[in-house]
Amino acid sequence: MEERRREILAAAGRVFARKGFERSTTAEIAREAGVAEGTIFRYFPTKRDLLVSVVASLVMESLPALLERIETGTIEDAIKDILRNRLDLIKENAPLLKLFFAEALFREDLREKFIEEVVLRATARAEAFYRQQQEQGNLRPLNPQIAIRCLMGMLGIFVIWKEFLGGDKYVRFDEEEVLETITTIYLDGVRDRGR
Amino acid sequence: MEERRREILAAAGRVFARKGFERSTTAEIAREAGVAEGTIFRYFPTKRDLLVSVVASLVMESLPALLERIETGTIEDAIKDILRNRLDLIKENAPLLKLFFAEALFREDLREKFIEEVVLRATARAEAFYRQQQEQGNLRPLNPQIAIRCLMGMLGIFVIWKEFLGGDKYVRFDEEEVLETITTIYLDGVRDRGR
DNA sequence: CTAAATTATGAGTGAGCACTCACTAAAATT
DNA sequence: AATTTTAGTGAGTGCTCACTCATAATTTAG
Repeated sequence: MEERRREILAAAGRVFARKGFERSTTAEIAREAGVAEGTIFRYFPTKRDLLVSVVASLVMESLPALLERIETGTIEDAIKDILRNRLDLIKENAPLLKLFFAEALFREDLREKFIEEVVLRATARAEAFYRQQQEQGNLRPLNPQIAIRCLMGMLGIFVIWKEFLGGDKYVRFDEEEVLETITTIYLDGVRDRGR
Repeated sequence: MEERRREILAAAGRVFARKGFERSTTAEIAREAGVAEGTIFRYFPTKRDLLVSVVASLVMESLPALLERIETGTIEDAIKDILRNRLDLIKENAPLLKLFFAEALFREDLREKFIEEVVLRATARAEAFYRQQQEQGNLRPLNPQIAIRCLMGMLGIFVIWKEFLGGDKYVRFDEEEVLETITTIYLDGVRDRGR
C-alpha cells in the first residue's frame, strides 16, 4: 500500500533529523513507523535509498513554494516579504534541511542533486529579480550572483544559528528585528552618513 | 613519544576531513599514520577522543589568530582586511572546519564547546569593534550582535559554497570581487541613490 | 468458504568495525 | 650483560546493524 510507504518515509525523516543518517538504525525507524524492520525493505531496497527518497520528497514538495511569490511594491517590502516567506518555509523543514545539509557535506551525489535542483534554480530566480530591479535603476550595478548570495548569507547565518546549532540557548534574536536589520543593511549599509 | 601522538592526530584529521567521522575507520587512520591499529589506542582511549582532540588542537591553534589583528585606517580597509585574514585562516583549516561543522550539527557536546570557545568569543570581539566604531559616529546605531552576524553570514556563505560544498564546479567567484562587493554592500547597501 | 496472491513479520545472518590483549622490539636502568 | 620498563603490534573478539528469508497474517479472487 502507498500509505505505508509514506508512513515509513515520514518516520525515517523524523529519525534521521533527530540523529543524523549514520546514527539512525533501521530498527528505530521501524519502531517509529510502527512496522517490522523487514517491512522497510519491501518498500526501500537500502537504507541509503530511504535517505534519498526522504530528501527527494522534501525537495519536490518545497521547491515550488521556494520559487514563487516575488512580490511587488517597494523594494523594502519585496525583500522583507521574500525573507519572511523563505524563513517560514525553512523553519517548517528545518530538521530535514539540517540532515540534508549535514549529509551533503560528505556525499557528492546528494550534494549534486541538491545544488542542481534547489540552489541553482533558486539563485537563478533571485538573480533575475535583482537584474530586473537593476534595470529599473533601483539597485546598484553589482554582480547579481554575488549580491544575491550576500542576502542569502545574511539570512542563512541566522537560520543556521537558530535552527541548526540551537544557538537560542546562547543568544536569542527577535525575528522582526533581524529581518528589519538585514533589510536595512542590505539596502543602505551600515555606514553612518550623518543624519 | 609525543611525536607519535601528533602524527596520529594529523592522520586522523586528514581521514576525518576526507570521509567524515562515522565513515572513517580506525584501521584507515592507522594506515594513514603508518602505525598499527592498536597503537592508536595507546594514545587515545576511543575514536571519539580522537575527534575531540583533533578539534581541540584546531581550536587552540587557530583561535588566537582569529581574535587578533583588528586593523586601523578607514573602515573599508579595516573590514576588507578582517575579511581577508579570516578567509585565509578559514581556507587553511577548511577540511577540519567542515568536519567539525558536520559533527556539531548532531552532537550537543561538540557544539557547545565550539560555540562557547570560538563563536561567542569571536563575535564578542567583533561586536566590540562595531560598538567602538558606532561611538565614533562611523557606523549606524544598529544592534551590533545582528550587524556583525550579517557580515559573517555574507562571508560565510561564500566559504560554505566553495570550501564545504565544492560549488566552484557550478559557479566560480573571483575572490577579490567578492570581498569588494561584500564590503560595498555592507557599508553602503545595494540601493541605487542615483549618482 | 477456500485457494491463491499479496503484504507483513522478526529471528537470524554475515560483514564491518572499535577496541583488547598476549606478545615482541626497543630503550632505559642496573 | 642482564633485567626491567616502555612502546608498538596485529590477530582476535564481541557487538552493532543493515539486510534476508522462511513463515504468518491479511487481502483478493473464484
